[in-house]
Amino acid sequence: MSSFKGRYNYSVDEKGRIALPAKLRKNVASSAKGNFVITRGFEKCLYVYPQDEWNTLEQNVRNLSFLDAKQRNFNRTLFQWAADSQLDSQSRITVQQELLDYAGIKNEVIVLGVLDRIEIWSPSVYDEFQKIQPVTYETVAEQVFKQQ
Amino acid sequence: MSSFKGRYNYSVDEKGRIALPAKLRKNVASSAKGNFVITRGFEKCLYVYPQDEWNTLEQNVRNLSFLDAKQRNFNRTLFQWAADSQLDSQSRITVQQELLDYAGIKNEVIVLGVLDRIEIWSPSVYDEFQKIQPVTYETVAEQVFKQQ
DNA sequence: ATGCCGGTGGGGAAAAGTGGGGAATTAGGG
DNA sequence: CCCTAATTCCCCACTTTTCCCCACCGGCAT
Repeated sequence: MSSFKGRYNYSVDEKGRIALPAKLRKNVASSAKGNFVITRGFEKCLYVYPQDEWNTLEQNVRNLSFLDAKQRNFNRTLFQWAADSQLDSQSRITVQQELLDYAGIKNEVIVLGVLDRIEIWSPSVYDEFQKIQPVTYETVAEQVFKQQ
Repeated sequence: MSSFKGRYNYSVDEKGRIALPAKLRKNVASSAKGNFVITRGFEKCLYVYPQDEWNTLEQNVRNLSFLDAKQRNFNRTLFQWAADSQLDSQSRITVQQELLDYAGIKNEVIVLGVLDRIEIWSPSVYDEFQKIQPVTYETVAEQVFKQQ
């Protein structure tokens, strides 16, 4: 199981390529072999999952009933934004324009390691997002560190 | 086992041919080798299955209860309109006019990868369909990406 | 200083997507 | 039964996109 952490500033070139930080790459399971799945995040950002982590998520929806219209659309909605991606020889992923637009990404990004996934943010979008967060780090930290 | 994903805009030529996106083709089991089954979807769209996934589906259907009216109707829709289809040398499938009409398809289509099947939609029909769907990406993401 | 690693940029070959001509096959009518 | 019309399918051609590979730059460690 992956354990990504850290915050990194990276650039996006004209071909939509973004390098994955070396420190994050070292935490990718060898079984993933440079294969990632990139998709829309819950927030206005992108999620990048190593193949093995994505498979775990996928397993949870494989058994949804094909007979139920709502569940069919659940899968449709989930998978339409996801894209397979392979690292090139320079350890970059290519992100299609559609996804970049969704996250409001232009030339620069913030790359975050968040446990089992990697998040990619537009710097300005990320700043805005942090400002309007009702839950501050303090309140979360309170909860996490209280329990022992 | 297939894991189709992504959303693609493609064109339909005058002969009713639609190319299968390369990224989807890469997920087709080699055992299917260009053999597909295309049929009416339960929504106003078309379902395309690689041969191996279709076989799995048939197997599952055999085990469904005959007593359930919903399932009997399910079988009817799925099987009476199903047609075998092979990719041509340019990786296209030819779709008969009857099926194109059913889905309201003219010159352009949206191709969706949905785990074990591929869906083909008329762009305008798909827009309309999504407008009235209660399932948004947020609700889906909430369920799938929450950490346990 | 120098070699290596990590990040950035770009040119060119290969693949993918699109369109259409024409042969082969099938169907129908005389 | 044959001829013709329509449809299918095989192949060729053109354009766009992708991706593979090479090159450079800067910092860190040897």
